Amino acid sequence: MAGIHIMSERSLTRVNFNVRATGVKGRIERAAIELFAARGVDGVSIADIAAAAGVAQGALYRHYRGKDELATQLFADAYLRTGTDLAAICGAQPRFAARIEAMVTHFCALYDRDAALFRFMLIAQHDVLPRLNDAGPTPVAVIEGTVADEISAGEIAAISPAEGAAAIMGIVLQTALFHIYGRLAGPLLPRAPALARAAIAAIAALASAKQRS
Amino acid sequence: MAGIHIMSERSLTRVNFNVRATGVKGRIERAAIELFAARGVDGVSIADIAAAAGVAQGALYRHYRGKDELATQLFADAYLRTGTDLAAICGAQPRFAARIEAMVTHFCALYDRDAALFRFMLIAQHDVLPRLNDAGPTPVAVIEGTVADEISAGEIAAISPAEGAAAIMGIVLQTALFHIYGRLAGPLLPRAPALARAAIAAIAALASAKQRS
Amino acid sequence: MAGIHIMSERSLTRVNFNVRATGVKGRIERAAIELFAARGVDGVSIADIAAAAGVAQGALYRHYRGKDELATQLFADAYLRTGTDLAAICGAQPRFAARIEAMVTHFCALYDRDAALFRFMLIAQHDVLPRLNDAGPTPVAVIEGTVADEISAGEIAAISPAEGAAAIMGIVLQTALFHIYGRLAGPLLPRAPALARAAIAAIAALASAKQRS
Amino acid sequence: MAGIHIMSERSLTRVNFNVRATGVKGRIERAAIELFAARGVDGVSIADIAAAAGVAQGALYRHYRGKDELATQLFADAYLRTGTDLAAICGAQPRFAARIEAMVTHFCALYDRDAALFRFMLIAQHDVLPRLNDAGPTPVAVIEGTVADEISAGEIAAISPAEGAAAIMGIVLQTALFHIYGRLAGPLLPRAPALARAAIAAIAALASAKQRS
DNA sequence: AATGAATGAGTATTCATTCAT
DNA sequence: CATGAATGAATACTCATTCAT
Repeated sequence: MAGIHIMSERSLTRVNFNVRATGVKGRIERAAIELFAARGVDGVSIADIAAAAGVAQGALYRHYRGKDELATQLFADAYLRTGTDLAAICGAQPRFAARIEAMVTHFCALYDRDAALFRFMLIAQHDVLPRLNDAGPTPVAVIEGTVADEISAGEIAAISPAEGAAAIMGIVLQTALFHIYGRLAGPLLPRAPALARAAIAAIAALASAKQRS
Repeated sequence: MAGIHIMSERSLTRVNFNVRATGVKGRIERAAIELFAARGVDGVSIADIAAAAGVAQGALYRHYRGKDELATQLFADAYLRTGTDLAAICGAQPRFAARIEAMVTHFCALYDRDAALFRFMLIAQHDVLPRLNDAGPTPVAVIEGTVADEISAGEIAAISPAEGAAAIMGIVLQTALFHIYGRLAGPLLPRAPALARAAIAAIAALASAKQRS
Repeated sequence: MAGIHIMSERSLTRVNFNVRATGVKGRIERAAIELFAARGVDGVSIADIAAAAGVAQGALYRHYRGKDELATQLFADAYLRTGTDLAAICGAQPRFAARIEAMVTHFCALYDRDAALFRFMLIAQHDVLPRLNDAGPTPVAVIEGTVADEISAGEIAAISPAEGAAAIMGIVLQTALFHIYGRLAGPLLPRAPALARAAIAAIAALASAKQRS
Repeated sequence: MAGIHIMSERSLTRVNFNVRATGVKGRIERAAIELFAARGVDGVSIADIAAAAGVAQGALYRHYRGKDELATQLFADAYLRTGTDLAAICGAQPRFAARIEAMVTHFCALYDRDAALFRFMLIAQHDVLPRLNDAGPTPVAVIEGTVADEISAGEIAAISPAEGAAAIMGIVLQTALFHIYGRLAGPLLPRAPALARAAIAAIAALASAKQRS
């Protein structure tokens, strides 16, 4: 797990979009993420972002072609970075349970580190995902792949990898959502082992159900 | 299960916002739900809705104070109706496993019946939920209550009802989301038993993890 | 003066637009005057008038071609009726001072009787007057004529009748305006003799100034 | 009088809202005043103003929060500036008659200089005055004060300052109104002495009437 | 005569984007 | 590189008017 954590640290830093950014571009990105997370992409104007970043509206266009590209790129960076990280995490773990736990731990750490970014990803996905060119491993693809590997290894019955991935992601993301809405408190990282166990149990139950039918 | 189904049938019909509506208000609501589900509330203009409904823009304002009220009311109706239905379903089932299965079944039937409405609820929740006055039982509250009952009954270890509800809802809603994005095919109703089993297993795993710590 | 009063009574009643109207048309007219006086013609919608009158919007179109005609006709009726009354008053008085006092008294009584109608005339004049076809004696014309008669009679120096009329009307109407804005209290009728004296003195001063130059 | 004139000149220039404005804001203000004066605030659209000013509609919103603020601020600036000027004028004159003449002269000069602005003030007062926060000396207040001073000095009988102010303002403003409507021609400034005499005579008549009663 | 749902043109306002400085 | 005034298209909303009942 230590290895996972170190790796998370490194990549999280890069994904953080300069939480304490000083450059103009960094300040714009940070302001955009905070505002997008709070009010949704459509609920935020360029004027809002510029004001929050303390720059002129025009400065934004030096770095991005427009608001759309800003949101898309911010999302894509964070989303695909997460996918890459998850892929690396999986590669470092030989066994299914450990992989799931490592990935769940990664999500929880990500949330604790930058809840605004996490929330941005959760609420922007519906807008941005359809427009996202497959330019790398998405988190969904990595998790599906992990499930598929386990099935191939014969460890669990042949469920569809997608339904397994849905269960894993659902448990983690809905927990994060409950945290965002104030239904759960405290850091998520301590909850990671329990969430991982729940995810693994859910997968097993799906498989046993499948077998029966 | 038969009882559940009949009840679902009945209430689903009322939640359907007149899939084949003939009146002006019904046509507006149906068009709004379809469009909101497809492009998000902010991505749809009054002109779009009016055109899709085949009415003049002004007609909308006879029935709603504005676009905001339209979206909010549409969401609240569907959301709170779902909460009410889930509460009724729970009341009809004595045991935890049966309750979970009945509720999961209800969600799946809801999705199969009106995927647009379901998707609308999923993507509009971030915008509308914060503004929603507690005017009835929400689905989240009902599911949390069900988990709390089970804990009170001593059947499972004392987890927080919210984390249990998060797992249950996560498994179901993420599965629906995967279906929306084309990662899963076919009706959801046949998947209900497996999803219910997975949810129950996840709860049990959460509880056992809690006990250990 | 008694004659004046009786005459005012009679005509005021007809100008009153049915302060206690029971018919639909009367209720519409009364509501329109009250609202026009309070918020200006442009600040009042057909919906407002219909609601205040307790009738449906469509009912208005049975009696008037539209909002414009309603406002214009209400104004014209009141305005030209006032002109006619003033003309009658002048005809009943042989001398200038008595004529002025009778007319000022008439204005004050009109105001006390129906301040809303008076205010409506004051604020609507800018909108409606330009469109008003000369279909009778206007108050301005009557007062100008009275001044012109006096000049012809050689009682005062040859000022322009218009400047004399402006002074007379200005003193009376601005006093009414001050009452509307709360700067003066109590009925205006008791002020009529003083106002008349002031008007006559002003005319005299204008004439003497003219003579000197 | 020379002093008065110089002062009027100076302040009038500032009240003129850049009759020959070159900046965008100045052009907007000038266009707004001309149009408001001609058709009333409600009769003018933002599109009208922007077209007349030769700028895009959006440009207006950089300088004003909206049409309402534009009208209110334009009115308040001109109205309160007039009040300030009148106060200065009064302070420069020791005697009542001279004060009245100076103020009447100021009004006439104002009208001759910028009839559109004058007309705008006359017709917009009903809309704007109620919303105007007391942020300085209004013309009405200054004139009332002047009358009150005269009464205190024992020069005239104790009339209410408001009724005196009403007579003065009525004579001047109604004369301006008659000019606007084409009933009087030529510049108003030459009429100032006669109007002042009429106003003073009217005040005296009001006072004598009061004494008698 | 009266109703009130529906119309559709008109209006204020917002906001992403451009560009001269 | 950054600024911020200006643009102009898009959008929500209003409201006088019509018309089937």
